[in-house]
Order: sequence, then C-alpha cells, then structure tokens
Amino acid sequence: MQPKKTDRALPLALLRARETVMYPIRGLLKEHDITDQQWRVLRVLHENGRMDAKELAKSACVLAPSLTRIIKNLEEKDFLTRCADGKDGRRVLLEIRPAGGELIESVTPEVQVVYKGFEEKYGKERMSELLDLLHDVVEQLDPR
Amino acid sequence: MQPKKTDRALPLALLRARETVMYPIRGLLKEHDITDQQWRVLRVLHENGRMDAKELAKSACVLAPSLTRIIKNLEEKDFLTRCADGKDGRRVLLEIRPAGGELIESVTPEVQVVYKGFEEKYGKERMSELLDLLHDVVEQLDPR
DNA sequence: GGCGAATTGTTAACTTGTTAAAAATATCAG
DNA sequence: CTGATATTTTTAACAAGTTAACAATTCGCC
Repeated sequence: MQPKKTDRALPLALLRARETVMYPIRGLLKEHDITDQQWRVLRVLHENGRMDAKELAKSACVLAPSLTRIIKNLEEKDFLTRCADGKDGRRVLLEIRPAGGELIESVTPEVQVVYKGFEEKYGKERMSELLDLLHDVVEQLDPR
Repeated sequence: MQPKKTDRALPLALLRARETVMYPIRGLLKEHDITDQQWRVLRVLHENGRMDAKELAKSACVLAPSLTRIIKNLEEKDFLTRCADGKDGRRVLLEIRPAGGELIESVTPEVQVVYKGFEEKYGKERMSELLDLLHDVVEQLDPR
C-alpha cells in the first residue's frame, strides 16, 4: 500500500500552514522576550480569568509538563500568580498579574497588524471559512 | 486594544486541529519506535527519492538543526543513507534504504485506517476543502 | 587566479514537546 | 473509617524546535 502523497496529508498540511502563519509573529514576540507558548498561556489566562492548570493547559494547547515549566518562568517575571485551591489541595490556580496584562496590551496591536495583512492577502471570508473548518476538526474528531 | 478571542486566532486553531489529528497517529508510530518527525522525513524521502538536506528539511517541515539530529538517528537504524554530492561539496545527499521502505510499507496501512475514520466522521468533501484552504495559506502567505 | 559575499550543513545553548512515573490529594466502595 | 482507585500536578529523560554562531564550500566580481 502506498502512503498518501505528503502534500495531501492532513497533519503535514496543518503544520506547514501553522509555520507559515507563525513565522512573522514569532519575530514580534521575540522582541518582547517571550515565546509563542508563553504568549498562548498569557492570552488564555487574560481571556478567562483565574483557572486551574489543567484547564489552562487544554485551552492553551500545552502539555502539563510544559505548562509547569512555563508557569515557573512567567511567575519569576511577575506575569502571573500561582496559588493553591482551598477546596481541592491538588489543584493550582493561576491568575494573570498587572505586568502580564500590560504585556498583552503592548504586543496585541503589533500582532493585529500582521493578522490584518493576512486577511487582506487571503480574503476575510475564506479566513473565516478556514477557522470554521478547523473548529470542526477538533469538535468532531477529538475523542476526549 | 483587546486581543482576538483565542478560539478565532489562526495559529492556535491550527495547533489544536493538528494535535487532535496527530493524537491517535502518534500512538501508532510509537509502537514502531519512531517519532512523527522521523516519519515525516522518511515519507518525504520515500516519495521524492534522493534529495539534499535543505530540500528535505523544507518538504518535511523540519528545521535544519533538527534534521541533522534526525538523520544521524535514522542512519544508525539503517533507514537512510548519507553521501556527499560530487558536484557541490557543501551538500549532503540523502536516500532511503530498504529498511526504511519496509517500515513505511508496514506502518502505512495502520495510518490509513485512522485517516479513513477521520474522513467518515468529518466528510470526504469537507476534508478536501480544508486541505485546499491550508494549501493556499502556504501559497499566499509564505513570504519566502 | 584571488578575495569578499552568499550558501549549505553542523554545533551549541536554551526552551518546549512527549511519554512514563511519582507524589499529593480526593473519591468511593465496603 | 479504611483501603483501593482516580485525579491533579510535578519530575525525569530524551527528542525536537529555535536562534545564533561557525566551518566548509561555492559563486561572483575584480
């Protein structure tokens, strides 16, 4: 049996698209001394308010062991706080701190400029269509 | 300025979709003691025949330093060969070896079963539509 | 031919991904 | 209440991503 041609293999197609999109954004984040994983964690935390590590890991698409390290790093920079859950001793609750919010405020406009450029070249409607299809991939194929 | 909601941010959407799709496939590859990066490299090499490291890295969506390590690993397992280019002393030419081909032959059917399951749940036509849109992301947004 | 610039591949240092296993706590059956 | 099981988080070990720097080679221009 022959394998599917690599340019029609979904995992590789998703990866190539992601690399293409992330390339200019990584440059922006680098100037602010944060990685794209740290950026994802901070944005999700900013959007959702206080949440425990498991929720955060799933939302930011980071594995638990990676999150442990990222949290340690962001805590040292005072971008977020870590505190125990009074009701469940196993849980660790995370909350964004002012410095983290300020970082998001200052980086977001730059990222938006890149996104706008994408939308112009790619087409706003097709971009929306793509986002819908991607959403459905998770919705329909995730066994969890 | 508020950041885009995380579930409509293209990079995160692409990542979530990719993780969803890769989850069951990674399990299969693990049973054959190869990582998904090694799998990508071998498949591209199997599809294209002999090629140099730069071509291979771009096609398999792997960075050059990673490829150096992956090649070293796959060479030890006798899955591919590394030889110098007679015309250009800088280049390294890679070629798949019989053991690599046999690995692809034995893993491909298992991966196809997973893909078939995806297509059934997701819809063959929408899958094709998604692949087209992803292809265009690279085509239209890649500055290279 | 010879020298500076560009290209190819490797190495280094650090961060993250990935899996397995361990530690701490919670839940539940008996 | 107690012991077994499950859940949440952390740690460990190795593979890979990422950037920068470096060595080797080639190319272009003089």
